[in-house]
Amino acid sequence: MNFLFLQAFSLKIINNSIMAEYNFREIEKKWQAYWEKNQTYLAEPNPDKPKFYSLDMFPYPSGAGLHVGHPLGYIASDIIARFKRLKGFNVLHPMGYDSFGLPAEQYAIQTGQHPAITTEQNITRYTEQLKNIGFAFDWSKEVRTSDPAYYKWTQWIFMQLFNSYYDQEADKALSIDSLISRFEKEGNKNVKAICDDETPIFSHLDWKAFSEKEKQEMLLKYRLTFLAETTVNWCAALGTVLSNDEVKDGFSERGGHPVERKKMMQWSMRITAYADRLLQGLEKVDWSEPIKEMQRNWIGKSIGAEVTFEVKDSSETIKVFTTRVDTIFGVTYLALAPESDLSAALITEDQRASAEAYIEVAKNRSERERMSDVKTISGAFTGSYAINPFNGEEIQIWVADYVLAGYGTGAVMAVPAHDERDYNFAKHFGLEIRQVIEGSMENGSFPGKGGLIINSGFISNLYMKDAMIKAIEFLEEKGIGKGKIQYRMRDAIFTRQRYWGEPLPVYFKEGLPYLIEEKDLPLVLPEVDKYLPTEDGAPPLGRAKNWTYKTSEGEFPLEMSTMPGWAGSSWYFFRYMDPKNDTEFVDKAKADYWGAVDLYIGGSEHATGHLLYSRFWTKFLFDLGVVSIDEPFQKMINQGMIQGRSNFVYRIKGENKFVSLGLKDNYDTSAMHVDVNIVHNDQLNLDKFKAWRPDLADAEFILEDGKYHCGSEVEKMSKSKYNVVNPDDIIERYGADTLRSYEMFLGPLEQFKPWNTNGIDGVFKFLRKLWNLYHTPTGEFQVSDEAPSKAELKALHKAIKKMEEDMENHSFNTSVSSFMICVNELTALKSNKRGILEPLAVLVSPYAPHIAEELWSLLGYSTSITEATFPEFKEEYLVESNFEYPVMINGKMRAKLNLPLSLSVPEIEKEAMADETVQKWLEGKAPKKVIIVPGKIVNLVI
RNA sequence: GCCGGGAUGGUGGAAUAGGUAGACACGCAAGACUUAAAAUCUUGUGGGAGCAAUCCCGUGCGGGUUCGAUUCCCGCUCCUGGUACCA
Repeated sequence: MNFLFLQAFSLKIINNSIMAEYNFREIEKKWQAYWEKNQTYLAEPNPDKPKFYSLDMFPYPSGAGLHVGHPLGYIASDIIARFKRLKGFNVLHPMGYDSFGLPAEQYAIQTGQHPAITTEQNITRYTEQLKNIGFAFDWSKEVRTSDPAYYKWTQWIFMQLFNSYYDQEADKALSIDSLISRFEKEGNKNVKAICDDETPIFSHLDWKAFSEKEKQEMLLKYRLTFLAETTVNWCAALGTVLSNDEVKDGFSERGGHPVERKKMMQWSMRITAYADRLLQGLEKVDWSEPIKEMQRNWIGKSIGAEVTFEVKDSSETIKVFTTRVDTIFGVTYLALAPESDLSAALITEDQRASAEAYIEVAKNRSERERMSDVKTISGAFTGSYAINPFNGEEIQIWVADYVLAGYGTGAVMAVPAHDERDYNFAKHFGLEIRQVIEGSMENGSFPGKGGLIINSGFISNLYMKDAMIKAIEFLEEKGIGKGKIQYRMRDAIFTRQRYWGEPLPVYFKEGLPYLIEEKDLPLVLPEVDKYLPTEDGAPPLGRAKNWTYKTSEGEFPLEMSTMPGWAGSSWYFFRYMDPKNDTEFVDKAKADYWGAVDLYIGGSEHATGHLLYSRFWTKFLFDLGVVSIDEPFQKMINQGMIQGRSNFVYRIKGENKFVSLGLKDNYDTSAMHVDVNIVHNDQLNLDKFKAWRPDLADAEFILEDGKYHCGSEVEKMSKSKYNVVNPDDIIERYGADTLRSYEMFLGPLEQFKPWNTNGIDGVFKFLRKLWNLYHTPTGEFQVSDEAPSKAELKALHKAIKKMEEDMENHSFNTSVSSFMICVNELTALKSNKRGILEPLAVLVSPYAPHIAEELWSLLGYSTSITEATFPEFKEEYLVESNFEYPVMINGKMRAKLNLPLSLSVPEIEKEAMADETVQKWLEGKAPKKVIIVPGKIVNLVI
């Protein structure tokens, strides 16, 4: 009875204290509703204000829902968006969904449920989760790439690409119609345009004589999107194309079916036409140097020469690309890619058996495998010989899998003396190694970029650059080659043999592609009975009824492939500006107002994919004149991935007994993943553990100091490892403001880091302390109108200064620290002055918007804190008259001296020499050297 | 393989025009309050030696430059992102 009474009594106290304390649940719900009702974050063009476009990489809405890793970047961009708004900017901060993709399709294959339905469900869940975090998103701008109203314009952009070619004289994309009129007038002889390598020269008369089919075939060689044969990983058993990731040692990862490299007609995007502009554009944008470097390397511009080798006793010729034509007298063999048609053609009868067997094995190895495996050297002699045009020598032609078909011409001239891979190959097969650059061959091959050319006929005794110029002159004179710029980057394959993607607005007439009419957009994804390829290997759209296009000439089959995931994500940042426009992909005036994205935050894993494609499409849209910017993302930050942190319990083998981490070595145990959500600070909650799974209900424990300590490990966040942390759970326990601040407090945004909640209590305590500054110990709101003291102003302005610097450098973690310091100092000062607490609320509002809104309204404001102005930093409050000089002796700190900052160097030296500790170290001698940096340090060398 | 990134106390991290290594926070320990626990508050906390003053060691490893290096240079090790059909 006594006990019951006590419990009732303490409950009452708790209730009272809840009334008084920081009630984040109520506050957050209240302000989220307020923002939604008042459309606080609605952004429309306003010529009176400077604009700021803060963008996140939109998520793919997966079935697993949002985990704590997703919001990391969103929180950072939200903080910047809110900060910029306080600084007077008109801020566009939208969110949407990249909702086409493979996981939804895979799920549809397994369950038969339409991907649109699961995608819709996932989006609903994502939106709910995002709203709980209190982002300043303008939800009226939401886009979804799988929405026909959206992909209508993805298809429209595809059509513009089909109707364009890249003119090298204008250095931009031009309409294909203007190319046709040039062909009609003068043929293609003087047309300088990016086109297929094998494009023949024709006159205007030839053009007129071409059939409709021939004309279309010719134009396809120029269009910016075109059909071409490309090599893919084909899995016949699954009836589908696989990515390199899905292929392991020649077999599909899923099912273990054999995979072959197969040539297939696919749509491609002529991104290589933009290679140089993509390279130059990097100079204009404010991105981190490593990301730029990755793009530069991806584009991989190399300057060199193309050389044609004749084949002995054959009409075939072999074109090679080399960056080192100066070493051409050192060529001792040619090497061809296994999948090259030439390889097969050049095999002689006596080499047939061995060479063909080699090709069969080699060409089915994935490119990734072939590139990473440098230890196994393999190849086969074709039996044929090529003739070096520089010296007439006969050299062997080999097939080697270190040569990739996709780069250059798929053939290399091998110079073993000056290239490592060629050297290893020649050594292995006993081929000649001929040195043509002065230097020592002691350590094998050497590139010899600075050395003198030797043993090289007419280019001997020259240095690299001059030798190259002379060699290229020779090639061009003889018509057997030319100087050439080669890019490592390949044209981007644009079709996928999948269901859940945008249909291509293309139909086929006599085997040639034609665009459907613009008025028929969007070409809506048809219904199918199954999301699998057809029995005869056609893509899933082959299952659709009436997948045809009707014109006045009849009914024609539509393209059955769909677009890749990157299609919709390559232009979504424009659509946010004007998401409901159904006459244009974006209104030009709106696009001009918002311009480029001012800050783009997303993972560095997109460095070469999405970011390159988006830049490509933006440049193309710029060429069309429909937008005025040619670089979409002015500034970018790449946030690091949040990794999972798994917890383990240790079960004694054969028993239902678990041993705490420190004692596990005394028993024969096996580690078992345990749900991280029932572990706090690496301590297992025993009751929750027993309730976790039925088989654990009667589990027993061997504890340390009455506690069960869990082991931990950093792994990828995944369901099967029970280390997925859902932001909803964190919000339920601590609130969104704590989640937001904690994610930032965790470490530098760019850094990869494992998620753990071990420090979250500290951030929660900080918010409660902040709240308490505005309240009496009994929980009544109370601020004083007294003028703030010097110490209070100093505490505040230190934080203002730090916040401003941190926003500039994107050091979000240190801002939280500086807020903590500020609140700790103000708490110690028992400060409750309005002159401090008002600016403080504004200061923290980008990080913790809900509590800031609540405090702001308690302070008497009837408008949102987002309407406030960021407090102005005043240096005068931080000015110090003294500095505590560290005195270092031989590089080690030995003493401290508090001296006025006004002292000159000799005066500081005098003070330092007079110091007792310094005297002790000097032992009466004079220092050898004295270094004094005013305001920083005193260093004596003895 | 190639192209990027990273490594600092028991833990997350702070500090780079080269100038006091370990801010802030977690954890831990001791104390206060409490019948008790939780919560809260106070103090301490890189490692080692010492009663202490103090000294030695210390930013992944091995070298170098410098009065002074977490920071710059050279050579490694390990972890990690991308590598073209995951998004």
